[in-house]
Amino acid sequence: MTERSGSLAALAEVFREHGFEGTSLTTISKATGLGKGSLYNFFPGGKDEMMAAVLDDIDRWFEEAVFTPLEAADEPGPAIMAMMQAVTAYFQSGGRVCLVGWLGLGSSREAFADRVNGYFARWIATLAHCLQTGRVPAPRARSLAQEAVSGIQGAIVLSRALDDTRLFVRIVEKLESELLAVVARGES
Amino acid sequence: MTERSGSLAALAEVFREHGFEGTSLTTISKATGLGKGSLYNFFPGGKDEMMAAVLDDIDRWFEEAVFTPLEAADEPGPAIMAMMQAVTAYFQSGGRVCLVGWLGLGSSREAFADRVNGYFARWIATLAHCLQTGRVPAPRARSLAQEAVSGIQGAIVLSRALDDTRLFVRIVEKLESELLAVVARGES
DNA sequence: GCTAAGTTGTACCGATCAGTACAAGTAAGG
DNA sequence: CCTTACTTGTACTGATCGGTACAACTTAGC
Repeated sequence: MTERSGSLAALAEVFREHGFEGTSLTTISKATGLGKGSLYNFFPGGKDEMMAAVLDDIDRWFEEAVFTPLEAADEPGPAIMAMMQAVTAYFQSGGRVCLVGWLGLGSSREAFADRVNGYFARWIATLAHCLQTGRVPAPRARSLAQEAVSGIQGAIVLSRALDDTRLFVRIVEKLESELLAVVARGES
Repeated sequence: MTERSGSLAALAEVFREHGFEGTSLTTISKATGLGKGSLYNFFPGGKDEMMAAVLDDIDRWFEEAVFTPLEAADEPGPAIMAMMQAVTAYFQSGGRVCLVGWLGLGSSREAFADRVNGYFARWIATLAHCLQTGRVPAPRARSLAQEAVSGIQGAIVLSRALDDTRLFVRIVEKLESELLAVVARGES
């Protein structure tokens, strides 16, 4: 079980680099250092189960580092700043792809639709909740949260395409300052 | 030649659905109705050349429907509105993926890096140019253009993930109104 | 109607795909 | 030491991969 979870990081990285369809078992084997035997021993369900395990791991990380802090925060400003910092580090300033967002683009989407949907829905919900603690009305908070999450995804796509991590940082800072302005103003 | 260009639409659609790595010649053959013989007759370079032809087609469309109007506009407001309308129709309110943005995520990126980079660079440049005609200073125009293009890409990712085309429309409208507000204000 | 050029289907290539089978290896418990 | 359970590498399967070869076919010019 420890070997399985130990390989999750490498597994995630290789999926992020090649996508689901583009990742072969040979690639996975090389990346994790595990032979096919071990791979199918730990993940009897094959590639699908490997991706599912990776998604579990991602969920766990975001739950702990992003979602829970957003929900638990009693003041929105610092929580928003912490979220943006965590996200920037996680996505390596746009150098690292959002696997969940990517999955949503492809035809493998159907297989993981619930996971993909849940990830973004929870992100938006917790961020909106955080904004509401700053006296932002619920509908507005929800819209702002959607725009922020959408904006982060766009920053990943664009900064990857232009190979410019500074662009990611700048856009995310802009998104942050917009949110901070709203909560600082007390209400909208 | 007419058969080749006639198959480009189907080719583009199947690439959009499965990505580059996820699209097999069998899939392409079915989607276009052409056998392998015809496929390699029209595209001797194989899958790479097919994707290149699709990207050419996309470039052509955007050049005509988006970039040139942005550059030729003497008034930014209507040009921005026209761009957003064209883009919303093209991406089918987020139901359709941006193939170029997708390519930038994957490892097949390297093969098409210049195309991907050029596409977004030109989009940003023409939009920034358009904003400058509305007396927006060059650096600000560039930043706003980057944010708008990034925002559109994010809207595609998020609306696909949540399977909600209204979300795409709403976010794009928001982006539009922000740009319009800037140019209406005369200056920043 | 003959030729030449372009088009198409089909059979095939070696490589690689995801996945299976299983024997050999390892380690822990008693 | 022996068993039992887990782990691992290797060899293999049939299917499919991208790509090639080529013969059959259509079409157009003359």
